Amino acid sequence: MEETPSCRVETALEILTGKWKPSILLELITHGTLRFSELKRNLPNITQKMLTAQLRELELNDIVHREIYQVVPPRVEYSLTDYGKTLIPVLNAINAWGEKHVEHLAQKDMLQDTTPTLTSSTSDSF
Amino acid sequence: MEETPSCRVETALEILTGKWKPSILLELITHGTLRFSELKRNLPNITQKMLTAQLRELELNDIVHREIYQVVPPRVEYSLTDYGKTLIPVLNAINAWGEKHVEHLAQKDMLQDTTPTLTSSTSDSF
DNA sequence: CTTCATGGTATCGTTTAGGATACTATACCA
DNA sequence: TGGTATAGTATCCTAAACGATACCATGAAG
Repeated sequence: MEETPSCRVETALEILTGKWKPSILLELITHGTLRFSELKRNLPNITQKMLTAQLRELELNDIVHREIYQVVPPRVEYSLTDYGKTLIPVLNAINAWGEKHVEHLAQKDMLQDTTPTLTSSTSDSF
Repeated sequence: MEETPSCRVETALEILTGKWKPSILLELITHGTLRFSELKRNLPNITQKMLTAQLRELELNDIVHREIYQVVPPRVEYSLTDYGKTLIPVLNAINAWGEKHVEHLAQKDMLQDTTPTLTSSTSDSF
């Protein structure tokens, strides 16, 4: 028996969370289409197992499209679906807040300890 | 040694994720100020340990304010900080996408299986 | 006949998140 | 003297996420 969620924030966060999903999405947003091996190369610390698993989850949620070419050695390409692209503005909003948050914490810390801080400039993309 | 994150999406998601954080934030957004015991009452399945832990994390990130009254029995009130309130539009964006996602998956499923679906109406709040 | 590249799966171990339960301090009230 | 309420801690345990490593199928190139 599942609980009725009080809102859909959890629903959306389920899709975004996972140690590698934001990075994978960022790759696909900035590069458009990538082979499995290209994704793996660009995400140096991910294991094959995790990459496969996270891509499968994103595929299940209709966020990414998986295109298989019947050749040897295999060629499999991943890209955002049109629906997946509706996530981009949401990710931008999250990213923008994240940038502000880094600044905010830096300012707060400056008031009470000696850790040197850098000011980062906000931008609209990530 | 930590990795340099490719963007600030992870930074922001760290604050929002955790099994109870969205619910806690929703409570504080809709009720303003709540005592520990009121939060616990409104979140029927949370354990005291988890409620304390999540509130502490939110407090560390300057999202919630903890006000202690030196009385017996103790009275501790939680509320969003002004800075914490800057999360509200972000949460609204996430929630709105989540609502669309529920609809989207329902439509996708209708095309291929027999599970009955409900149409949910989108709204601006959560 | 062997080697290579690709895109995986299978199995196992570790690490982290979360949960159950018991315990605490304090002062008031009966 | 003992019970009550509040806001916690402390301890232990389970389950889920994540990681390391080994294995697999295919067909072309050498």
